Amino acid sequence: MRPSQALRLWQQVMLSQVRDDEPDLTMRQTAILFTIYLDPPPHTVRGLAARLNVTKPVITRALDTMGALKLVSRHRDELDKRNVLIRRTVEGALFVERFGDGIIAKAHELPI
Amino acid sequence: MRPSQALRLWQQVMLSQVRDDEPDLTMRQTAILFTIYLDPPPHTVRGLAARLNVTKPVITRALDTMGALKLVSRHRDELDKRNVLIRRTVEGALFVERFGDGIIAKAHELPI
DNA sequence: GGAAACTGAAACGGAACCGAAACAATTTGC
DNA sequence: GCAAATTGTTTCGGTTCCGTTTCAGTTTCC
Repeated sequence: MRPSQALRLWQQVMLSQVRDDEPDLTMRQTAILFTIYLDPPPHTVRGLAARLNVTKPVITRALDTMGALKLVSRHRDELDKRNVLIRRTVEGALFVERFGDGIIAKAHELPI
Repeated sequence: MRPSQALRLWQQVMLSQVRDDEPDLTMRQTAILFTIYLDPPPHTVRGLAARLNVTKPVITRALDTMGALKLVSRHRDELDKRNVLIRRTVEGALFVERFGDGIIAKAHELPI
């Protein structure tokens, strides 16, 4: 794949995200969501903040938003009750899966 | 490319965007920027709004923001002075080009 | 026990964004 | 010439996000 094709693919996926009437996730929210679903658990607020190089409140608020959308869920760590473990949800897994399928679909539509 | 690889690639590119300390573009701003640089000109506020299925003020505000970042520039259409023509800039072209190169670089780092 | 360290969340003020509506400037149609 | 239509911008009230700071709960280390 060449850069120009990659850019065209990126544009198409971005456009499909913007066009649909669901509220757009921010770049940070998307990065957090994908990290939760692609990197091996367990995921904590602190760990995500370090991975993304952002402050902890950024993670907390993004989890608030995505939790309301049922894309992730939070649970206290029973072994160390200071920790919050972020878990995947069925809805979130579906969202991410559809996103992946969307990328592939757009890739197939690309001009040569 | 399979969906899982596409998702991993998307995550890596998102992470690199979030990690660097430059201010993140929103999903909409990115879609607008890429459309300006990938679709053939001329580009107008109205045309971009229709292409992205958003209202005109969304375009105006995104152009304000990206104009301040020198990623795009605006000029009155001399033939029909109601129109504003959006033009590419050197900085914007570099930004988009680097973005494309970044995708390719991340793609090469992907696990098999 | 009790101080210190750590974790995630809440509070705060400021900035950016949103949709809808109102607006000024320009062109079109009669 | 002048009303109607078109274009991009601004304004309005409301929402969301931001970084910093502060806080409550928990664990660790003497």
